[in-house]
Amino acid sequence: MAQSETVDRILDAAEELFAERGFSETSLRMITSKAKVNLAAVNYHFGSKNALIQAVFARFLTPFSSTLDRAFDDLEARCGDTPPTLNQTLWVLTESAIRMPQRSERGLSIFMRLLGLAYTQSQGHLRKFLEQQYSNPFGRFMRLLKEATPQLSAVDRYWRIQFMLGATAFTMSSSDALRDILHNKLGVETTVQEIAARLVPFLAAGMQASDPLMVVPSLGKTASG
Amino acid sequence: MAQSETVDRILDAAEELFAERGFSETSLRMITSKAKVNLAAVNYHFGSKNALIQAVFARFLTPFSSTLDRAFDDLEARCGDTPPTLNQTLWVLTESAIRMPQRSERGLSIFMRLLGLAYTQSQGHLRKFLEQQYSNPFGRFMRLLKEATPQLSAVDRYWRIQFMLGATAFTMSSSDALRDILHNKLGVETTVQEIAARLVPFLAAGMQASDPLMVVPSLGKTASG
DNA sequence: TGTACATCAGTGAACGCGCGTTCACTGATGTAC
DNA sequence: TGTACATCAGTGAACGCGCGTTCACTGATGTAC
Repeated sequence: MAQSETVDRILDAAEELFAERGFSETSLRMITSKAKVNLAAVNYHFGSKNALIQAVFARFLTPFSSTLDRAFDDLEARCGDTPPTLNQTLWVLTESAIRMPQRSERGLSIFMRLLGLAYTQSQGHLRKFLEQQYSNPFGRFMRLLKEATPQLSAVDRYWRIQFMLGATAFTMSSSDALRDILHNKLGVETTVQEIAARLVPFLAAGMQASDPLMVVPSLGKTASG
Repeated sequence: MAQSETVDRILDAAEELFAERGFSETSLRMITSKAKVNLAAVNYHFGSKNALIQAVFARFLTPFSSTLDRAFDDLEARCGDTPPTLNQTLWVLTESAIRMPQRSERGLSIFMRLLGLAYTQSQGHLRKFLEQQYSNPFGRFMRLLKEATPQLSAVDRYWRIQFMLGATAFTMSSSDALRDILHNKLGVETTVQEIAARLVPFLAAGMQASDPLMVVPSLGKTASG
């Protein structure tokens, strides 16, 4: 029997619509009419809407996590005994994302936007699924970040990593809108690649800022370390 | 006639539920049963669910924008002819948020979370409403940022401001969850004030990073400026 | 080679449910004369 | 002071709608003997 084309059509339509509108704002009827398949086909092939959401993520995250794993292997091999620097680590991650073969021109935007939504929209099942499936490459990235910032305390590092994730997920999840605004304002065209290239130095500088805590004299609350 | 207590009860319940679950995931029935008022009271007092969402934002943003405006007045008066520095500007914003009188202990978290959601969830009507109502203090903040970073090109500044907003909105919108995780991991307690005090130096460093663009040798794409 | 059965992708129509909103109504309070 | 009316906050029940899911069914293809 020929591999079902319906499955791919559903995944393609769902991916685009989820990226555009979010998960709960996208109905199965929108997806199936965009994909030109029968409404019941989603439940037939995937079982439920939640399972479809997970399948959309799995389709791009599984190859990405392999690519990333190999890229980290390369990096550590190149570095020998000294741990990779923060810039190297961030850049390998960014480059792996940029270099992933994309189904369409907008593929990278969609990928980023979906990751941002996964982080942002409270889909409990999705969070659990991603933690189970992709804890390995994520944990490895965290380990590399730790080795690259030995000067930071665990608490400082924790918060700064959250700030990095926030800036990244947020910017990337609205990258289309932000590019449009910039185009209207200053007449400048921007690629997702360029946004990434601007983001990395921003993150690296923030991560390595010398003052982890701002002094709050008027509140008498914290001390600069 | 006594000022309706029902209105406040609805706003209180809606504020908490929106912050917990997002806008479209919170139904009027959840809100009215938490507030212990009749279902129809929301449409009676506010007209629609969207108008209720806007009223929740107006209740805390209107006093906040006055406070912020006065704080910027003070800052500019203190600085005389030289423009305020980046650190001063960021800190005045942060301090204004922290010092706002709160309806509850969790008030500041809720406030932050709602702002994050406003930015993140695609509620067209809300974006329009906020742009109309609060363009003034927002524009003033942007002007101060511009004067504090004369070394940046308009494009560089644009992207870095997005990165800042992203890190802030994102972290603050998940601040409760992130504090819980840190507590479980390292046994450390954290206040929202402390998160803000950590965020400001991170943002200031990123904003002032010397390299606006990362070199991408393998892609031959961009040049460092 | 022919026949009976199994498997599979896909379909059309309906299911029950929760949603935001509406409507006719009540009862208390204020106002005009 | 008494009466008729207007205004207002709030209510209970229902409305129509879109949602995810289910179910009985079709028709094509593969398999066993």
